[in-house]
Amino acid sequence: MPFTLATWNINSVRLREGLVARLMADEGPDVLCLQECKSPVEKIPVETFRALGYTHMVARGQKGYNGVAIISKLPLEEVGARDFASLGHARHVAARLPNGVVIHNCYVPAGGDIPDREQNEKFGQKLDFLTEMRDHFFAEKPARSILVGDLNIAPREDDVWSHKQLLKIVSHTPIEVEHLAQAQDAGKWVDITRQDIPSGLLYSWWSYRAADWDAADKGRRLDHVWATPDIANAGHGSRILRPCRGWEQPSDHVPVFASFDI
DNA sequence: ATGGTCGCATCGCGA
Repeated sequence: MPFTLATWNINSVRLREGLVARLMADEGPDVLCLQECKSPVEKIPVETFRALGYTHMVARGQKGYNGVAIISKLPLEEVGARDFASLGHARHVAARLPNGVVIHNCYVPAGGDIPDREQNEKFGQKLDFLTEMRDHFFAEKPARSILVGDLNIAPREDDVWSHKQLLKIVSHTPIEVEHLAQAQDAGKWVDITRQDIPSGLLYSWWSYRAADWDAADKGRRLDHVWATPDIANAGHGSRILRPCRGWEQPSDHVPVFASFDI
């Protein structure tokens, strides 16, 4: 059962219901994982998605902040949701496809502006979230699994517009990159986007604050698709849909796609 | 070095 999957930090699923519908109609991934839905689950506009063939959803929500949803043309069996770092936030949910593949949809805390847990509690929460992800995937080794989401870290030098200028900027500091690597190693997760596109600059996010995001092109690759080694070789066709950043009233993130021939 | 823009629980906070 080959399938295509996308991950997208939508920054309010209700405000951008039309953009989600456009992506569904234009690209039609079998599974769409959203982060920052900023909505209680019961207020997600599922009827719009259902009309486009997306008849299944597994989600966690809160009013105003966070929120993750797996929306699918294929049946989903809810696997559960974790509260890494015990923040009480809706930042993870997992579901199983009919072929047995488990999809983890994650929204790692952004971590505030100061990369020091003594001065900035949110930075500590980000590191703790990643540590608990590591411990969880070490204790329960994932198999036939995919992990996607806004991980809020751009790990590689070619995942940011300027490695040197971002070394002390939250999302690209060495300590965050190390914490992400440990979470990745614990589950033996393979970075599918970089398996498909091994070199060159790749961004999935551009700040709203740039006067001209396209011309300045000061992007970062914060959104990721990982898979366990037993299915990683089935992954292919990764794409990052940069044009979505230019849509009217866009999210600051764009969708990241991958396909799996399983 | 600073400030810049979004979304919403909207005049403050998180991103």
